[in-house]
Amino acid sequence: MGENIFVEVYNRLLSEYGPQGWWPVTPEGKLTPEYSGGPRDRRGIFEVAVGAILTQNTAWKNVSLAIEELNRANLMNPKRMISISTRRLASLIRSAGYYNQKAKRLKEIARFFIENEFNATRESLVEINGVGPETADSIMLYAFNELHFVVDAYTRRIFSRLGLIDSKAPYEDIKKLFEKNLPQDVYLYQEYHALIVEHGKRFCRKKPVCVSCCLSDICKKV
DNA sequence: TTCCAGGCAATAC
DNA sequence: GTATTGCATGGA
Repeated sequence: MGENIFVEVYNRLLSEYGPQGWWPVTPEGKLTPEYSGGPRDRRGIFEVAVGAILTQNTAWKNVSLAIEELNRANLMNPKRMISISTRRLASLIRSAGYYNQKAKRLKEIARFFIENEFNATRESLVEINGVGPETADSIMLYAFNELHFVVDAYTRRIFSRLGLIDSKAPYEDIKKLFEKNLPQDVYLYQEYHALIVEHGKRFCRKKPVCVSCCLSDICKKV
């Protein structure tokens, strides 16, 4: 255990939950997103971006239902998506909540992919209305397999309770702290964020379940 | 019934 | 520059 604490937490979560296989995308011929990694074709890239928009402050279960509707309507494609009315798009993604906002945001990112022929940088993504730092990092990490650590509400909660960060620190500060303390490994970044989400859901909830938490012995519980 | 979930932009201090 | 507020569904 000459490792630093960020690597130590990763190893514990990985042995607790196993590989997560993020980001879930819909396999060819199916309608529902599934967890299994691998290279992304254009459809996969677009679906990661769509999911990243839809899951903003929203449970994945509800997002998955919305993605099913989009698949059923054969709309998991930027050109077809911009061709329908924002009202119809909103009604299809209703289950994901904030559907009026998100329908506009989906069209914005669809237009982006068309104009840029599926090329993206983190900087170009955050210029899109509706794409903030977390959504951009999720797309870069899980759609393009580039080295960007994703910081979300669970990351802030878990690591501030561990006593390793200030939960109110700026996004970029927290992101850089992780990137400075972890191996430069895309697979590790992908699994680590997914494991953080899993741990946040199961144990480090708003009301934490500290009994039987695999990090309990190194947690300051603040 | 109330609370919460894989944020973001607009607005107010 | 930092804090607050609106956006909305479905499940626990």
